[in-house]
Amino acid sequence: MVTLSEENYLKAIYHLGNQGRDAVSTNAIAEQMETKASSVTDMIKKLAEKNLANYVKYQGVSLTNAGRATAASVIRKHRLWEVFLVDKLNFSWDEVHEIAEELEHIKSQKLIDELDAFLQFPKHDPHGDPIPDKNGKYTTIDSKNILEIKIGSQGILTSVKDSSEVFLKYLNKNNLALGDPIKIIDFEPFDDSFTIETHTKTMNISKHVAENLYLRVTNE
Amino acid sequence: MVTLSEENYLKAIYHLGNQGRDAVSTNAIAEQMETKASSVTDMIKKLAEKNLANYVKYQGVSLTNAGRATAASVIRKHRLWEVFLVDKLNFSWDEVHEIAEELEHIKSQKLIDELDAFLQFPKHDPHGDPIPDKNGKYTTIDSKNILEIKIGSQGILTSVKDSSEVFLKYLNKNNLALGDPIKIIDFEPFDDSFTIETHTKTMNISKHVAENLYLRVTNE
DNA sequence: TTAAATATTTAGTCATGTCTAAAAATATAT
DNA sequence: ATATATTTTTAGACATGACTAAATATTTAA
Repeated sequence: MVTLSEENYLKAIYHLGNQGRDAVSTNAIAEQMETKASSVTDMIKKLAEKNLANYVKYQGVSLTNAGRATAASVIRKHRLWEVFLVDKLNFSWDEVHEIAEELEHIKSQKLIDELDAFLQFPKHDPHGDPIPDKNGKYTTIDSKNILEIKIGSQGILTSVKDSSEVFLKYLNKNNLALGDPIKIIDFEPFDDSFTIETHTKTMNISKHVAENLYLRVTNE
Repeated sequence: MVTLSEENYLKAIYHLGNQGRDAVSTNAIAEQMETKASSVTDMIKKLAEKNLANYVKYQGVSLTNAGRATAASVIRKHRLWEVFLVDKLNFSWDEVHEIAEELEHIKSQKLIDELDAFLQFPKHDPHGDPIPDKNGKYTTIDSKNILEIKIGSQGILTSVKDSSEVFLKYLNKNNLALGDPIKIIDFEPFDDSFTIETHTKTMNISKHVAENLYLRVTNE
């Protein structure tokens, strides 16, 4: 039996280290989970004890196949619930993360299978992130961070890295949504900012914003 | 902040004592929650401390207005989720109780309001139990337990007291569902059993079954 | 109206998951 | 290469919610 807290740690390790395959440091987990390193060490030991994680003292932690499967299942649930909230219950994309953090821990295979069917087997959540299938597999869209894209290129906004309310509200305010076309006009080395052209205007975005936007490039 | 465990105790007290208005004994709560009396005493003190319950040592416990409101809210959520599972996700009425026990603790006012609207403001859950409105109010159907109904009367099955899987499967097996007409044919004093007529057959039911069936009498 | 039975509470313990402070290991810089 | 800084672990503590066993109230029965 995997506890709620264990599920959250598995998720963090999964996200931090290439789906849990790479070793992740204690501090990185502590920061991600907003907890203390000592608490992380305690929990890592429990996960290793249950064969959900590989742990060598002072060497970081990675996930076993079982741990990876559990993490993928929790992420699958999280993203399906997000789709439900937006598509069926009129939530906007900036309101769903917190609630999905709770819903993702509900335990029932049938529930999640039926929900998946009810939503017509969505492939992506409202933030553009892929929804793992029952086996934890998912197809990634070939998309790139704005930092990696050549000036002058165009693309479609396919996903955002940060799903926090504050960031999504910033995008709302600037009329930016998934699926929108974006053109990279210029880069300013002084402050690492970009000028981009959206369907409504030309605007300047900070590096911090740029690294959270992923585009499928349509026109290099 | 009300914890998950506190919510479960509030629900138990609500159900046991006339919506929490009457004092309920420590042992009664312990039995309902399948826990020990000493654990109940501990929790009751916490509830009283938070002004959710009125507690006098050795005299049992009742709910304050705040406690009653919290309990009604949890019950509202439980029953709405049950409707969702049956109406939208193809669950049968005997499968939903356990999952709703988890879903009822998800905290979001907007979630439950939107769910209510999405389900078109249902008044009863799949077991015929009334769904409290946002203020905790609900209208009770004028229905009676089979034990209270005169021999020869007829009625419509409006709700069941026990929502356990084993009981509901028994009803399924005997082709009994909410809304079905039932006629009370006979009572057998030797074992307190009843003979009833359903839309498919004449059958004998034990006292234990009879006391879990509620009818709206149509024909005395 | 006492004695016995039952119900309830208290005291002390345990598991989970967290924390702080201190110790130990590893990494970095001179 | 060794001193310093950083990271990680350990040790000991705490809150929550549960338990057992013993003590105390209350109820019931003789």
